[in-house]
Amino acid sequence: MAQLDPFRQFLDDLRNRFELDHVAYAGMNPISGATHGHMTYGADWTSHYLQNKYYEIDPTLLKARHSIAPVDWNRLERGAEFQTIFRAARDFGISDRGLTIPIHGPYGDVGGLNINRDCSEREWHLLISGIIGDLQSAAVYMHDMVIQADPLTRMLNTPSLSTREIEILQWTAAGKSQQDIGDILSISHRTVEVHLRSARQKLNALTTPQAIGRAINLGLIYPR
Amino acid sequence: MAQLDPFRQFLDDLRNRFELDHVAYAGMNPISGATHGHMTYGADWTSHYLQNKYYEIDPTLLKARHSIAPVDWNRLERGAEFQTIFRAARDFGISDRGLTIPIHGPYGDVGGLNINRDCSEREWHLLISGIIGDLQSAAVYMHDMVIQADPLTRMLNTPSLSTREIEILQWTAAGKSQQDIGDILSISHRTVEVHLRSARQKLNALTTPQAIGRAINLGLIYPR
DNA sequence: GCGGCGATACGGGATTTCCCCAATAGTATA
DNA sequence: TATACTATTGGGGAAATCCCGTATCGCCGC
Repeated sequence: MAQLDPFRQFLDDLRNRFELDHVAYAGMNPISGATHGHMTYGADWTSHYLQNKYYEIDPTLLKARHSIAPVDWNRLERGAEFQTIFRAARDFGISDRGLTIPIHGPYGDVGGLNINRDCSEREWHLLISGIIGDLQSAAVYMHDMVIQADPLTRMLNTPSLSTREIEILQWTAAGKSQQDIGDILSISHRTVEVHLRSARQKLNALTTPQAIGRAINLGLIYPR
Repeated sequence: MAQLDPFRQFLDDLRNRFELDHVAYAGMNPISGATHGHMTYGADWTSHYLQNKYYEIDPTLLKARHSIAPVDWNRLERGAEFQTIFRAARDFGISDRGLTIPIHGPYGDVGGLNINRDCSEREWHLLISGIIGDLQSAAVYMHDMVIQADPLTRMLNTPSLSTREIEILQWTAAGKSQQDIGDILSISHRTVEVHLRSARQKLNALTTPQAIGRAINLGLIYPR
């Protein structure tokens, strides 16, 4: 089964090519609410990681969420969560010498490619500086592959909002009231509300704030 | 003056190192509303580009906004805008053989690193496959540098919202009404509204939809 | 042609949100 | 200790939003 999983296959190839101990990818799609994880770790560590819900406190993931540049694990804050996870990892024979490459997609989707290898400091830096570019490319490719495979992404990817609807959503995100927008566009505020309602329906949103959030993450409008 | 601009310097280095014709970066920060552009093109093409507001229709930028993987210019749709810009570029002696690397930050910030070089198809592919990783790293570095340099980013980066405020914003973004949230949190819907108002003030937002948009782009909450 | 469908436009009335008010508890600071 | 500031909780009433209608226009398919 693992042989046929293209994600796992990709990570395995990556590991072999660069002679790494392990390669792992974790990503989330805020639109569908789905999380995706793939790794070359053994089943023992994987299940231990999942059972203890480490993904909720994993400092490499948290860092990736708010960063764009690659993060070396030795530069992470040594908090309680850090200790918990990395101590457990060591028990499973996994080194704490590693690196996380964050990836952010256009729709608020976030991912991180983790690699690690047990070796000397000097060896590590030499390795990284040589392959960082390839890893960056691999992370982009992996993330793209995972997100594109999520059916809900594509479904919500093309909500055909009309010109007026987008226009009014944009003004709404800019903090304008329906009356304001009506004045700006020279139409009744009732009409503004109709377009807004239509937009909510198309975005499958219950309220206008929710619709604004989705529209932003779909790249339809921009926050102001 | 150009000598002292670190952004320009970085792009120049990149161009020289990989023997490219030109390297350009364009990025926007939705939080501050600022756009940033740096390029190794001559002043003539730069000003022509800006005067005609090409950045509003530039297909390389539009593609970058919705993509994560590098985009080769020969794979762009040959629309009217494409013709307009690339024909003009050719008049300025700029090749249409190029590549755009999109970069997305955690807060909705978007950027694109463009490179181009006039050469044969074969030469081009050889070049790209050899340096794509380095370019990817360079794009990340450049974008990070630009966004971090934006003072408004850091200013708005740490609005100290209380736990309750974030919590209620998150439920609001999930499409819950104030009454719903009050029931969920076992407090009065009036209280929910007070926290919401406080959050609006801190985010300097006029309406709740606007506050939701900003909170999402600040990474405080996630759309649902 | 014509019936369906989406985009656009508007109003009445119910629902919800928003803006004033106030109170308590905790924390920091002079 | 006194004071000031924030977080948290709530009510009354004004204001805005939302759901229910209706109507016109253009487009696409049978």
